Amino acid sequence: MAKIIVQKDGSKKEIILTHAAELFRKKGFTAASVRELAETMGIEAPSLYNHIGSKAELLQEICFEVATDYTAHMEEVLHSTLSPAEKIANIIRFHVRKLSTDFDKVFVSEHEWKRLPQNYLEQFLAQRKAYEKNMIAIVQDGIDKKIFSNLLPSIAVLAILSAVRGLELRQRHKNEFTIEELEETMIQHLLHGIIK
Amino acid sequence: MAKIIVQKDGSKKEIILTHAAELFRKKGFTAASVRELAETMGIEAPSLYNHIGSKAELLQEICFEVATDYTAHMEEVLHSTLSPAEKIANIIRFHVRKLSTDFDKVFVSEHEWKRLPQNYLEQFLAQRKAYEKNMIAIVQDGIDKKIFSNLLPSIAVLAILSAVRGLELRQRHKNEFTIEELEETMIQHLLHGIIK
DNA sequence: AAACCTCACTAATAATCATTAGTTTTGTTA
DNA sequence: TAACAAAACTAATGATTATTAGTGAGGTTT
Repeated sequence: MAKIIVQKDGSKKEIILTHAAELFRKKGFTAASVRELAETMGIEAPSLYNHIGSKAELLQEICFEVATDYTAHMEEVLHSTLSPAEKIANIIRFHVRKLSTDFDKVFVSEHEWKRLPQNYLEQFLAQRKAYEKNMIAIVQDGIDKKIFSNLLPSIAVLAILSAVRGLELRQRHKNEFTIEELEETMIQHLLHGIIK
Repeated sequence: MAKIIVQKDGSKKEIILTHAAELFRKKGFTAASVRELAETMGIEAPSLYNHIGSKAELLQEICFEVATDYTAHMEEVLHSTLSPAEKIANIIRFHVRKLSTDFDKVFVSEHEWKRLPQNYLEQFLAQRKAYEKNMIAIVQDGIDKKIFSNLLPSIAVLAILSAVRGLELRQRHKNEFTIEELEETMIQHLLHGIIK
């Protein structure tokens, strides 16, 4: 009778979430089965229900943990005295760093939020929309201050967010460059472009 | 006894693929059922098998149709005499335009390729890798010719591709700006950056 | 009119799914 | 050591899945 091994740095639930995030990333939420998830921890599927409410609950917790982190960082940025350019750079850096430290969770939050149950889905989307609105305001501020080019702010934000959200950190990339290089190149590219 | 209505401009298979792409986009490949797909065309699930080989086959056809289009366009660009900057602009424009004209298929190809069966998945990834390699060569050429900044080419390509691939064309965006504005702003942003 | 093909149907199969109920084992505390 | 709580187990349920087999209707060709 195997038991879930609890590390000293994480609760049982946290361990389950970590395994769930990895499995959901690899197979997708719908295709990933509870049995399979239990197997990764050496227990039977029904045993998992001593620790979780449902499969959907795991997805909720992953998505909202990530969303909350981003929202909290946005608050920090908004209350800072940084210039618009430094704010955007800060946001880009946070996204890249978060993706590299919590790859599975960020990936799942990014790709599987559509599978959230109705009410949670609405809440998630509202949070995302608020985030984008804040970013658009930063860009607009930069344009007003003549620091930024006169791009359409909503599209500029769309470009930045889709660039950092869609980043694929595949294995072959990990040996190709460091996280710092990735961060700085992304910032450089999105702020100053590729043309000299 | 309902029948699939064939438009003059598309074969029966093409109609099924169109419906499949829409359903796969909305529900995800795994969560979308054959029964549901058949329902969108007013027939029973088993009747579909008079026209298709399997559910997986539909995904293959969608993914490879899109991939082939991108590859074909890349060939065109490579054999052109355009400058590196024009080549990149051309590629960005093609991605944005393709996404807007074949939204469902592009989206599915982008989000559900992981659900391809093993051998097709390998082929798909190989095609993608070749595509990226070609793009990296264009960027490297631009750097060599002192047209582009000295960014890490693989990351620059990663940034551009994740920006254009991850574009979310939500309903609210469609009324916010035109495709032309999206195209030109994306090109402007990725080529020249957001800072003046 | 006879033969034929296309394409729909119903019925059935075998697998897999998330989840619940009820029971037993394990480790800790009194 | 006796009691208790946590967490594992087995067994079962009912729903849903993709797919196959076999059948019959409708339209077209010979």
